[in-house]
Amino acid sequence: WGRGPGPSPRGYPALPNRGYLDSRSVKAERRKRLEETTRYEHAEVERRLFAEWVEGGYFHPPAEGTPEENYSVAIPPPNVTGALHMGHALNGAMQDALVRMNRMRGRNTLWILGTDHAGIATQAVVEKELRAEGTSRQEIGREAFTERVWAWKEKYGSRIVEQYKRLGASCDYERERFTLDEGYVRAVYRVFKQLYDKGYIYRDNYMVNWDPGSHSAISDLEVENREVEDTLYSIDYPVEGGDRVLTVATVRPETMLADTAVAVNPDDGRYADLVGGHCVLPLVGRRLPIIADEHVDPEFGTGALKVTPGHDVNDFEIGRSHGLEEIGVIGPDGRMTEEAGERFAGMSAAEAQEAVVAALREEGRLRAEEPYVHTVPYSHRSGERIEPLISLQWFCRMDELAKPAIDVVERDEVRIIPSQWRRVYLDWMREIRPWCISRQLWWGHRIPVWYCGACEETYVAEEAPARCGACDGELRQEEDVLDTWFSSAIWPFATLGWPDDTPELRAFYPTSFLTTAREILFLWVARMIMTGLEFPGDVPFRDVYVHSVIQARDGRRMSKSLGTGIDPLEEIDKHGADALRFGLLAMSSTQDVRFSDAKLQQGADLANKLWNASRLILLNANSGQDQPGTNARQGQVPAGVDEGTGAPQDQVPAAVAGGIANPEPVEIEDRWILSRLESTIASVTEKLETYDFAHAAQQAYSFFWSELCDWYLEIVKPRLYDGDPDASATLLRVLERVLALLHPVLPFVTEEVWSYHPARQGHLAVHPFPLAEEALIDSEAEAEVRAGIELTRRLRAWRDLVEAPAATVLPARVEGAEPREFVGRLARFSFEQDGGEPVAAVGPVKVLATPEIDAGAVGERLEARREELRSEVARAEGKLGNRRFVERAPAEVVEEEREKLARYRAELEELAE
RNA sequence: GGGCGCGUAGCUCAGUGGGAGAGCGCUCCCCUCACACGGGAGAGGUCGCUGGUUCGAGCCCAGCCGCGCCCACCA
Repeated sequence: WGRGPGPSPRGYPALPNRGYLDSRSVKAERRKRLEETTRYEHAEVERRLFAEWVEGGYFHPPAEGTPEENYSVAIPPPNVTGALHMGHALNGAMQDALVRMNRMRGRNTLWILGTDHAGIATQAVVEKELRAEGTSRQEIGREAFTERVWAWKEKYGSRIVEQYKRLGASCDYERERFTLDEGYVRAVYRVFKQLYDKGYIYRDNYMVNWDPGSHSAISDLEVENREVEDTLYSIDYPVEGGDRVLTVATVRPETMLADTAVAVNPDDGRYADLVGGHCVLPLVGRRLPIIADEHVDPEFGTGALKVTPGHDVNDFEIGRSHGLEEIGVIGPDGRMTEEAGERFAGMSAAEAQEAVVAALREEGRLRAEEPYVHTVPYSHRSGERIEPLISLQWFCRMDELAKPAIDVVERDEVRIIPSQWRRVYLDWMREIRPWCISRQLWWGHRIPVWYCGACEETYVAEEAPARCGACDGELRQEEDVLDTWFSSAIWPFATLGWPDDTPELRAFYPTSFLTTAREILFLWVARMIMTGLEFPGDVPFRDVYVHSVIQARDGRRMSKSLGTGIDPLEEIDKHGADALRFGLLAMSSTQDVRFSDAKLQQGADLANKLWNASRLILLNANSGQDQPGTNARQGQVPAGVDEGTGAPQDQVPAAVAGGIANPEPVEIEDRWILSRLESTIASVTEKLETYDFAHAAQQAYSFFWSELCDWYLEIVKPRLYDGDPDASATLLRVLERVLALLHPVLPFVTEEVWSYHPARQGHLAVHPFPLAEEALIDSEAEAEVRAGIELTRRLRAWRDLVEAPAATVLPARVEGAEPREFVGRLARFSFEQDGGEPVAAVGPVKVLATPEIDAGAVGERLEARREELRSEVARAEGKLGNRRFVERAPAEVVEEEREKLARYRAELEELAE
């Protein structure tokens, strides 16, 4: 991968040559530590290594090269008020895995992080503080209030960034951004101005989702629909000029005070004669035109709809298309306005509802009340019920922006993975509606619009104009701020310095990929694609990976308010960051999954096993520079251990710049493990590159645990202890590559182990990521060792079955080729016995009689196996006896079946009584 | 109302049309000089139900039952 020789391939500074590491006592100390520490201690390791990485500058790349050759990721900016939750941790683990892998591949890698000012959330936190002090934002005024929020941010705003460090996230902490920092505000204003100039941004009196909790309008996407049980009231509206009534139904009778029409379906024969006439609004006396509109469902209730354009989204549309009057009877404070009439003005909506119902009942207009379950909008921010009302707000037309953002996804220039989300995205984008971007808050980007107090002039500018150009009058700035998501929408390029043409922007935009939760696909992802194409003129990222949601252990949503949240930091304290990262990746999926303590434990166990297996290797490996036979068992200096001087060696051959060269495998087990290793590298890499984190983690785990530890280490131990240089070389090579392969998932423990590896010349964080070497794939060795393992397993199972004492070596005789040496050793059989009566056959092994074996149990075992074989033979014979199978199934499938049958028959023969 | 997805071992989940898997839990054996956060060996599954396609279905198709999520202006 194009790395030159030498210890600091990317121009990273050489390892700090700390004086203390050179002292003889520290060398001895490190060796002792490796010898004596039988449990991996994550807490101490993690803090120390993270500091070393940062000190090495590995996370802070130079702004050089092109986006195609570089690798960059923009973190989804957490709220500045936020604390790391499991979603952040999962997202962070995924991003860091890919970021670290690509950094190790030698790419100039930037992971940019920062925080979001989070308008409503942050304002709410500081307002709460003020309340506790007995004051309020209104009392102290806008300027003092925003100063307070800034002070709060300075004090507490770095919390979540610190928490990302605990996770081991290799972000560029030197390029941290905030959506309200100076340059970012400039970017936001530039975007606003340009969209305004294009006519996309406009101001209008329009129906909005009013959130009485945050006292602001919010966008459609911040509204969640909840199912509630209300009462459906049927009310009689008398028709003018006659004694007919129109009965309308509503769950919000208080809004009738703002009714300006009654509507029926144009095809509804029952009311055809009334259309064009009027009825009289009870309690108020207003004349309401009776109109025909297709929105009305004739099947619902009586088929007559009261139309309240001022307080119902649907009615608003009807009202606009019929030119109806728009009356507001509920104010932004949730109380009835003057328009509601003396009787109700000043009441809360709920009080008004009661009063209106009482009054209607009194007048005999209330025809029915029945329970009614339906969905109603609630604020995602404050949790309060949305009050739809008409208000003067800023909007952004999205249709034109959406077009190219649809194209790039259709053309797969932005890939959305898993693919079902691609369609969800496209469906939504094709029906996108204007976005209400103004918020009645104080904390945020104050809208860059100035109004003249003297004349009607309006100015939209990136910087405040001094005075009105027309009349020289005083200007005042718009009070509202922008929706927080307006600034998030430009995150991938604003963080890199846009609108300036910065080196960062040139080197790292577009970014490489984005991982996200699906809930912000529209809120954030879609908008980034739109602004990316509109402003820097390119997609913000090539891939969008939509990850699963981790649910609480019981399957409920993890949420602070439900008390179902699991704190990732507690898990890190308990099990280590590596364990959390491994666990999250291993449990992740394309579907939602429940949080699994077992997977975290598996990660913790893996870290511990990695530490211990490495101790075995490092304390016993003979690196070839010392006399054979020098090893820990003999109390000598373990040649395999790097004492951690950190001093780069003078000349490093290019071939081993990234570590050590491939050993020449001598024994079949060496060929086997190297083959298995390279297959695993290929497979794990492929899984990581396709965002299949769970399988990547599990495959790496399974190779390391089962194949390397359970088999290879056990097989090779005698050679290792004898100081066999070939075994040592193979082990050191495998260890090096396994550490590098696992580093993106388990950065800490792998880095710590690497610090003891004799081939170490720098941190593992910037060590080359292994590239699978096809030449080492060796199917012959794999088949042979697999056969040995199979035989070992069968022999062990047999011993267990006949309850042979664990320590006893059983006598046996082998006909034909002797099994590999390890078979007898690991299964505790001795194959060199001549005499004695065979009591059983396990494959080619004839077990001889010995007092420790229970003959009855042997018989049972034989019979069970025969039964198993008979059933397999019957299955295969049945299949092969089916003419259609033989004729229509692919030839190799049929052939395979024949081979199986032959094998089973042969074994059955062997076991015949 | 529309869309997407999920029902596989006691639990949490993989599973690519050709002999049902992992981790945890459970049972038995082993404190063997890397690791008891360990090693070895096991038990445990009419793959939600019904039909279809196919030589062959956990996997493809249809219907049904149960559960979840997203979108949506039927008061």
